[in-house]
Amino acid sequence: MRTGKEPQARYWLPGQGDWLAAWKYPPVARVSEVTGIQFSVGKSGKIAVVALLAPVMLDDKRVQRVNIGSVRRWNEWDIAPGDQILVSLAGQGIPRIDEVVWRSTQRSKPVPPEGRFNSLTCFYATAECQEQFVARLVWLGANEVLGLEGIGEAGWRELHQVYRFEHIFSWLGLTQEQLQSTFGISKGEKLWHQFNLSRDLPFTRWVIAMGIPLTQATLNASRDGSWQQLQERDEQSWRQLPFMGEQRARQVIQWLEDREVTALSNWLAAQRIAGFMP
DNA sequence: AGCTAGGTTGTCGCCTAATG
DNA sequence: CATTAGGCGACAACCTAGCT
Repeated sequence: MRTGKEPQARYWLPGQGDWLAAWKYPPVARVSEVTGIQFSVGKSGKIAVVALLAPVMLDDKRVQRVNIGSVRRWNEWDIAPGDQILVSLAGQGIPRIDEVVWRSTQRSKPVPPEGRFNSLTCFYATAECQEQFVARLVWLGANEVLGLEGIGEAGWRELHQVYRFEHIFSWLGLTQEQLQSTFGISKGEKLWHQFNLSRDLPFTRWVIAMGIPLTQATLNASRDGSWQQLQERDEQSWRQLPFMGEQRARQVIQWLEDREVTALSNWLAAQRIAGFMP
């Protein structure tokens, strides 16, 4: 619920913008029409729902989309294109839905993607996996993971489209020439350099890049420096680490046994990445 | 109850591409 | 060749779900 400091009446102004502009203070919340609903699949397979809005100014910020959350939450809100919703800025300017002001009469909601994705899917590229696969690439390139500077979502999409990656580490096999022909001489060379630097990163970074379901603290505490060490742990051994409960332990073990995951591990071994070679 | 990870948003600055 | 426009990546802040 809203922390309603302002009188409700302020939201229900006829004529909208003009009247509000005359108000002594800039409006903290405004009504906008939902123009569409967008679904996205993240690296863990979670589906996020976003409402696309007719642009409105909120405290000098131009707002044209707002996060709804999970599919469950979206169902609770019951929002469809054509509806009018009240939006405000949370804290330093993240848009937030306050309430549905008005629901369209003829409503048709788009169908969300099936919830068949999870943290064990889409290490390998398939047509259905496109979204999660790209999300994995974007994430593994981030600073805290492999620190691949200069490439983001658009870049990964481009590379994947041109060279048809088999799995999330296929980019390691690209040549300098290939990168330069896609991104230009200068940027291509920089990227090639970044890719090569990543090869020398410590084992931990690469395990994180693979998406191992452990918290940072747990991984640090384990002090495991090789794939073999990870595999030698049994459930009891995992449970002894901080932040490890029954579920988490099960998850890691399942992850370590996963066919695609072990295939990736072997592939990294062939690439002579630290900690993966037997 | 508390914490972490993962997900989202708009803005800013850099680099590339295009135009005169 | 210089200048402008646009796209992309990086960033900080916030929210929720899930697990301990």
